[in-house]
Amino acid sequence: MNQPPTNKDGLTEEQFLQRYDASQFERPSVTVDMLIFTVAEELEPNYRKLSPKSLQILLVKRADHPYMGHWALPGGFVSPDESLEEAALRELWTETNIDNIYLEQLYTWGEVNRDPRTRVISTSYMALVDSEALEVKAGNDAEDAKWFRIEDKWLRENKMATESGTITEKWVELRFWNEAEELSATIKITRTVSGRIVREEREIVETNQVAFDHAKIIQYALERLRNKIEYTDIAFALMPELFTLTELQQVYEVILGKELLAAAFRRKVADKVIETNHYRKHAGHRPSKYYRFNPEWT
Amino acid sequence: MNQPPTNKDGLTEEQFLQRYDASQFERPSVTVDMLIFTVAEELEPNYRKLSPKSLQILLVKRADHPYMGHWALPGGFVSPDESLEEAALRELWTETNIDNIYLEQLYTWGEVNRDPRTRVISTSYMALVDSEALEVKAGNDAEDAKWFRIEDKWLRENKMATESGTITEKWVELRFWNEAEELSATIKITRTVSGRIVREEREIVETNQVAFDHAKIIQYALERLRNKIEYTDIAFALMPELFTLTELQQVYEVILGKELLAAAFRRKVADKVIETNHYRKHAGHRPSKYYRFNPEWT
DNA sequence: GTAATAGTGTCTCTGAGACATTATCGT
DNA sequence: ACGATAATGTCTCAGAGACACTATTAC
Repeated sequence: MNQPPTNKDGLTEEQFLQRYDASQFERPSVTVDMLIFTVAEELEPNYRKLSPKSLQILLVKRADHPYMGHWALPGGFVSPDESLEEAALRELWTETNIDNIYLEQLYTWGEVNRDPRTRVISTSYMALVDSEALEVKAGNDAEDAKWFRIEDKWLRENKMATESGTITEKWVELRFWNEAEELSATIKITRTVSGRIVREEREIVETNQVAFDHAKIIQYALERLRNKIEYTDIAFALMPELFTLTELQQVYEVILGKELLAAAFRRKVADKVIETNHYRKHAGHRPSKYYRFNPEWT
Repeated sequence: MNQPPTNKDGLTEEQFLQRYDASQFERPSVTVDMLIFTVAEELEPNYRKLSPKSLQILLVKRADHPYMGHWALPGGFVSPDESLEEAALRELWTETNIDNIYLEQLYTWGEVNRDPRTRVISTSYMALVDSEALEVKAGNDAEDAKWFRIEDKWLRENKMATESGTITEKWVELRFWNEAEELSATIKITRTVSGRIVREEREIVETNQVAFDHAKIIQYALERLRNKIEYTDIAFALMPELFTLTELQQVYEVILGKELLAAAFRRKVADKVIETNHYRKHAGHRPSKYYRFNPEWT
């Protein structure tokens, strides 16, 4: 006869699981925070000029304590019957009425006193929304959700020697604004090189109408977005189905925060896109060809 | 007089926090899992030849249900008064008696049924340990922790068309072994390209003596390690204080799973290292210069 | 014609891959 | 002398930056 194996208490796996008491350990709350980015066109009165673009992020105004009246990342508690990613998709849907979008897990924030209510561990997800789908939103006026233009600014840097390496502190200012509001925050990024080990840490120095530690999360996301746009194809998640190469280049430029040379840029993306026969016309200058993403691109 | 703002229930922030009942929502358990890697030398009887190296990972044998007798990643519950990173450092210390090491958050795994006991959300951290510090370990024989050589093998790939893109499935086999044990697992990685959106998913097809979904986590870590070694300096975290360029190259080779050309490799790392005046001698061939990491390298 | 953007051609510089060549030990 | 690894030199090729140049439209 084949007996199932038992543990030190003489229990089989089935018995063990039946008696398992999950409430014996104190447990934290778990939430997801959504970083929903898009690139939108600004108004340009001169019909012959191109409209400049801006990077935008969706924030919601907090209706209750804590940080009442401040702006926060959309998000909420993870319920027991959904995975983290399902919770993120649910939040995305209720905030923007958009699904089937680029979604990527960013980081999990686990400091003890992030939230004054109770211990909250929060996993942040970055979503990229294309500028045309953006119009779709507007259904959820129950909550006060608004798009903010976002920009960061290098403030200053400070490098010190230690016994075994160096410490570099960098201050970065974030600004968020739209027609009605203007928020800001200052983040200090500390990079410690000690022997062969490099460690990086972020700290909020000052935060102006931005709730919790969310400014820190946004700064981190911005950095990740900048890195990833260089070596992956996430930029296309911000584009509509058809786009011109100049529009694509504008998206790169607004994320990287610097101008690119058209010739080199076109060479770089050449085999990631497919030419179409359509042109953007009536613009007062040479019409530009529309392209689409090339999914075959390895 | 300046009254503090109150919410819709007429409560100030202080009153709100006093009455906040954290137990109103059902909460998951949160754990950290540690992926502790090192690169160790294999035995080479011929004194004139270089010893080959192998990538190794630390696993612990489970003493209780579930997965009793299987091997798992070291880790444990996050207690209410410690941050995620503190929990990771604590686990690292109790498993290896090593601190001040490269530590990086990898990913948070949030599937609903990862653990048969209860809902468990787990944040995995990758730690890189240098091969000399490795000797330090051996204190913690309470638990059965062992180093395993690790290798992965590409098995097969399957690409299909869908209405809006493609699905690529890739099967990878992981093998873990040491003098006493041999474990294995097969992971299926599904890459879905749909429009401009690319998504990637991992699934365990088969797992042989590897507990929970840990084979999937390890496969993910291996991929991340391979990527990061190309564009960051994490390789140095695996090196002792002084090393030869050939040793450094061996570490790259064993992680990338391919041979590199010495000339190009030396050029690439040239400004990340500092020459010393010491040589490795008595090796039956031209002595090699020792180098150290250059922390000034930007 | 003019203002504006679209798109191409080409030079240079840099860095990686390939491979050959020289250097230096211990026995 | 031999076997082994250490270290450098150099050719080629691919890709990025720089910049000049041509093309095409709406008014």
